[in-house]
Amino acid sequence: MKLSNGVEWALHCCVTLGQSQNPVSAARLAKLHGIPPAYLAKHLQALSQAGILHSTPGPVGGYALTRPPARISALDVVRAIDGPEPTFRCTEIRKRGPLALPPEECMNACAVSRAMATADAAWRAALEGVTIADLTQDIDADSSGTAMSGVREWLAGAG
Amino acid sequence: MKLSNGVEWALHCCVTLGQSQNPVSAARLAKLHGIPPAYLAKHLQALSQAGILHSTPGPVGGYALTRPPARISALDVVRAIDGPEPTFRCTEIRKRGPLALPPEECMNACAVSRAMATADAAWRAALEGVTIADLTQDIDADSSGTAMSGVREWLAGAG
DNA sequence: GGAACAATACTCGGATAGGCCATGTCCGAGTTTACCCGG
DNA sequence: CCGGGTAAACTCGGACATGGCCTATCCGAGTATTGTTCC
Repeated sequence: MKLSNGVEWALHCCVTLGQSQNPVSAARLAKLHGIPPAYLAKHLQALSQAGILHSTPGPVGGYALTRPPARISALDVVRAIDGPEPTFRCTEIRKRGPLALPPEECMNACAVSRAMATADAAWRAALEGVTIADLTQDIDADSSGTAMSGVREWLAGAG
Repeated sequence: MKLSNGVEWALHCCVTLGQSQNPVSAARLAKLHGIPPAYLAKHLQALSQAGILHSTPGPVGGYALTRPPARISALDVVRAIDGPEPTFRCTEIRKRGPLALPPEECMNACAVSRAMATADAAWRAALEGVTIADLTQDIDADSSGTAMSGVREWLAGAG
């Protein structure tokens, strides 16, 4: 099980976009983070379709957050990039083989599926408790308050 | 992010093996669950290498649990099948781009990586809290106590 | 009858193809900007 | 000098190749059984 690394890019991009009042193009975001522009565009597209970002075309267009960073959770970003499907997909082993259960006894999920779903819920709850604003604050704290000001300065400049 | 469905098979097989005092071959486990025998063998091999199962060759050989079901957690099975790597792999975006941080400021993990690691820890903790014995009991409860006795009967028979 | 030996059948183990999704890239549709021309 | 029109440049959006991992499978190495043969 490996999480798409696009999630990491998307989270960093959301943190960056929270520092800008104007839209920022995919090309500039890619240059700032040192990642492939075309591929990042694909993920930003997904964030736009999920309603997290708002895209504006044109020369001064780009992407901007639709909500304040405090109202965007890491789970929102993960679901937008990686898809809403749960990590575990039950294939209903109960209904196969010589001891297959009849469908009327399979109304509720099997115990294995329930255990995996519980773990998945715990994972999602942890992600839901972290917002883009939290990440921004933590990153700033790690750099003694210089990281975000540097980002704002870079965004204001020509790049 | 999708979890290998081999995890589901491995969990069910561990529950089944907990009901048998004698080794059970991969072919019989596959037939009981209605899954491809050769592919299941690959996963059972992984469980054997992880120290969860003990394999005995020969005509009456097969796989058996190395520990009581109460001492085998779902996390052990997941790690054996899916690998020990965490779901999120930080690519150190901080060190890339025009605002790259110097390595001496990257001693601790970045905030994004920490948040994902926390969620991963929650997921693993939930899996670690569930044992094969718990799953066995839950499955039996779902079927009003008939599932495990049926499995034991089938294993005792010719199959 | 008992024991040793050889043949056998069954088991696991690793090495080997195929399919699907994530990765990486590209070009076209749409829009804002800037410039140029006319009044 | 000012307004309208046009051309251009820049943006996003979806469609198009490529690689790696999961899926699926096979055959060879090793061992307990079993039958046979000899003492």
